[in-house]
Amino acid sequence: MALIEPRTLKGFRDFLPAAMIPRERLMEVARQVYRRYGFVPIDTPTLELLEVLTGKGSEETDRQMYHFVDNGGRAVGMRFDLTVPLARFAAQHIQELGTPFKRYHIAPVWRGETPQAGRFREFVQCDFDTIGTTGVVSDIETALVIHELMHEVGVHRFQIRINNRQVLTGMLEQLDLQGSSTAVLRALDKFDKVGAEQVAKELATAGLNTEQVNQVLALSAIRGGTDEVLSQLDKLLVGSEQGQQGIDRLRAICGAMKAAGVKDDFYRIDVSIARGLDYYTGVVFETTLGDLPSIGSVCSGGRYDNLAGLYTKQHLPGIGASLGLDRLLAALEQLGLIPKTASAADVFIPLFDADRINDYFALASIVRGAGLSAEVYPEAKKLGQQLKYADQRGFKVALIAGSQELDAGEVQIKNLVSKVSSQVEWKTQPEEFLNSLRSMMSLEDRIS
RNA sequence: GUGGUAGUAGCUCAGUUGGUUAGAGCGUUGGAUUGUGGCUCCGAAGGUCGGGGGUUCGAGUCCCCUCUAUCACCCCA
Repeated sequence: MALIEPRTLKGFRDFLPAAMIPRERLMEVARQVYRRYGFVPIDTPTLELLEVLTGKGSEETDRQMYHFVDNGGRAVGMRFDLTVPLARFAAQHIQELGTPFKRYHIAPVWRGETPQAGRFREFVQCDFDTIGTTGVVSDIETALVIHELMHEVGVHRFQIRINNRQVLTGMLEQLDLQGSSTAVLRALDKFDKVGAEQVAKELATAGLNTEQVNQVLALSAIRGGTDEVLSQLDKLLVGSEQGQQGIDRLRAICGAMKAAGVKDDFYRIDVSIARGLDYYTGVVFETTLGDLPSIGSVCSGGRYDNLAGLYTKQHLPGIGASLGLDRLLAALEQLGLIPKTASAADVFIPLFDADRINDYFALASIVRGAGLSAEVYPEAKKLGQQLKYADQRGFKVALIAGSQELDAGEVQIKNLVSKVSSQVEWKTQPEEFLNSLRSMMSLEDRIS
């Protein structure tokens, strides 16, 4: 019989332990940060009725969505992000939940786009959102959570780029350009990449007159520290109510971040950030890595005025952002920041003497009872081979005991990195044994 | 979806103007070594040369298609 070639779909991946361990660690970090700020977990189905998912992001998102007809003839879609399912969820349950409602949601999403470095067809997002309030406090909190997330994850060179859609719409209104907003925003977004000249050309083809083009270019040319950018925006948007509101909010956010002790290097106002997703109406965020900007944004989001408007008459404004777990992981890997741990356990117990299995399990359960993790090797192979296995998996210590030690109620605790070992009693003195084990584990993990 | 580049062992790669049984290092595995691992030495396994078709006496090598990866456009985590 012909064998089926084992392979995964384009853009879909397997995760080996060495990849999965840091992945789980990242999810745990995100969870802790979210909870620290009072966000609570939810989950929603992978599949939704297609009508719930389509037309909520943009045409592009609809095009990239996986969808099919199920066996009951229903048009079904796989979620494209976690925000649209949240909108449906909120419309359905907000009465029991009450507002403001702060939730986090860590789950995979699917997009049928061309895979590239840091871009996959199946990837995990770690979303957090606050809905039911328009207060600036939530905007500030969102920025602070992003800042804290990045540090906790172990990235200390990054920049949160902040903008406000209101500033952009204010400008569009002033120039009487509401009609060509997408073209203008897209051109603006490209400013850094293609330069002023190219942007001007593009704007001209989009039907803008010279005056309008110059105004847009003036906006995108704004650079500098937050105070500087804000005062330049002030001048540019005199007389625009929308624009002034947007500026005030940016000012409040930056002021609060400063007060919260966030250093300037970690955030900046960037008027070129527009964000493609159509539902954003206020503040928007993008976070890029200082050491790998090319991989794109690893954490972005923004404020939306009426998230659930398609599902309920209740007005539900909100703000949130999403940490791109898989993209961040791909970046960390490229930067060599992923430690190579292939073991989940701390303590290795070689099966030295096959006749003493019960002793090994007794030993292991003492270790586990103390909250440490222990693995008993499944076969009575040669000790050297067992230790090699332990070494390759990154175990910190081994508990070695043959019949002689076991008869005496003793065990040898060996630090596998430093090779230091000591013989202690474990049967009669479990507490002392555990103390020695802990001190042996905390020895410096360095090879001299 | 459109275009550029690439694909040889699990990994990193070599392979002459097309020429006979396709190689190396690392890794895996067995041994040297019946109670102590990272070194050393010896042995072994592992390849439809991404897949399909074509040109040729002969294709890993040239041509076409396709799949996958990667880059750019687009969009985005």
